[in-house]
Amino acid sequence: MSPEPTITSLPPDAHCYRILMRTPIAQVTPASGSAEIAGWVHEVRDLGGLAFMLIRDRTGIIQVTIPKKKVSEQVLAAVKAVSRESVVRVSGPVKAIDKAPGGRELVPESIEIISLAETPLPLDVSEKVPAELDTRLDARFLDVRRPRVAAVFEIRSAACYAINQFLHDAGFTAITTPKIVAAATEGGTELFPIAYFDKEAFLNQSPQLYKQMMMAAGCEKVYEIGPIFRAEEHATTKHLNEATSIDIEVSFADHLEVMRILENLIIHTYGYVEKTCSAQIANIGVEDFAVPKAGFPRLPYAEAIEIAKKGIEEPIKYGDDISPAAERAIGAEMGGHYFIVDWPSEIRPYYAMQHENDPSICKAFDMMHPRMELSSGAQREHRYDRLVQQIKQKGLNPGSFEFYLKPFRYGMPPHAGWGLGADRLVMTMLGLSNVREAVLFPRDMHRLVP
RNA sequence: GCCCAGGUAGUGUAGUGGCCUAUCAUGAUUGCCUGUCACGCAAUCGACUCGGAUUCGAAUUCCGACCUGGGCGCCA
Repeated sequence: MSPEPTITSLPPDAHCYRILMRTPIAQVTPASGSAEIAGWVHEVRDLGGLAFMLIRDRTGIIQVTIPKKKVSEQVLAAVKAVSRESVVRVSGPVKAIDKAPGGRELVPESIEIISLAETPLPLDVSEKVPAELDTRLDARFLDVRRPRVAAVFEIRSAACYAINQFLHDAGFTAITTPKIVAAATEGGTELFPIAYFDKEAFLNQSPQLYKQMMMAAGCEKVYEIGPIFRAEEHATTKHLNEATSIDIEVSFADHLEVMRILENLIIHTYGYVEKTCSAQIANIGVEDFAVPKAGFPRLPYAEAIEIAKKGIEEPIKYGDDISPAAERAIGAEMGGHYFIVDWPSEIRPYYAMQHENDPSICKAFDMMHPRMELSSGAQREHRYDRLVQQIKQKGLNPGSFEFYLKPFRYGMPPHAGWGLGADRLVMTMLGLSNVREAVLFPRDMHRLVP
């Protein structure tokens, strides 16, 4: 047994390890005595005989105070040479002082410029001057240095953790399904074609068919959090060509059961974020953060249409899709998260199970935030003959669905599931005006870089 | 794809035919300043998306292209 390696056992030329040896800024207190910190130069204020540098790492900001007559030549040269957003390491004694932000400041014995930032910067990290989203996304690595922006992604991470935790604890198996697929087994959304050796292939629009195959595989409860790709040429604040989808599929469950799971998941996720991310929520400036109350209304589609009729000018009738304006009108009436249930079979996909007593409506649902749709799902038709019949009813050719249909011939349990848009979940949770704010490197019709 | 609004220093903006050698803020450079915290002061630097047209004269009007934002459509 060799001893556990330590930092000091590393070769002396392993400079990179020394960089790790610094105190996170939030942990620097007057009680620290002296500290070695590393981070980005947030601002420099030179008052003549006295200069202040604000140093920022992901944990916070600290003031470094430089009394010019009392510090070394090396420190003076570094203060003069450094630019905003450069990476520096600073070490020296920590002093308690009321005048300094956070009640403490660091007086440097040494300042090392690890990486000098070019000037001028593509955007103002200190937020004195705003920047448009397009400018921010072009320099996303600088944009995310702004604590208010980083907070969004810390919350997104916490939300994903909560979702994984909830589903894992509920007995779900996490799966990963292929994103490169041979063909669409349905019409509908446009797919991105890709070059796959000498074959035609596409980026997958949804893990749906694979989730269902896992029901035939006997896994009973599966989930996946992963990317989906849609080649639609839409340009809106809530659509992306690459999105993150949270998908579940459950055997021996109906649509009502998976709706309960979804509702509980949303409440759990909000609750976890509220509990663990209060600083980030405050930082972003969300004032009305509230965990949704249990018992999301189950609004039948027919009633939703009636509400929409009263709320909007454009004509809308039973059998129409719900337009964005109708979505907003219904959302305003409902005031919180809600489900739309009992959709006309005609406007839902072939795989949705129809009601026994009224085949004109089906066991599909959407879960809505007052601003927009977050999730859609259904109890699936698991009976082979019915499924083939429904494919034909949609005017589609069952022959081209063989890949999808095969598992249904060898013992497919009844099952239901849904897909939930992770990006929209974060967007609506934090009241962001554009879904791109909730995505580090969004992909839309016009943006492929960075 | 359609409709609307836009495109002015690194960033965010003002400027609707001559008063523009283009405003303000921030920034960058240089100098002064010992308690700043959007530090202050002084000087300097830095821009009209591209192409065509109208006009004595275009940042400003018109046409086209490209790009951006918003709305719609599309989004099993």
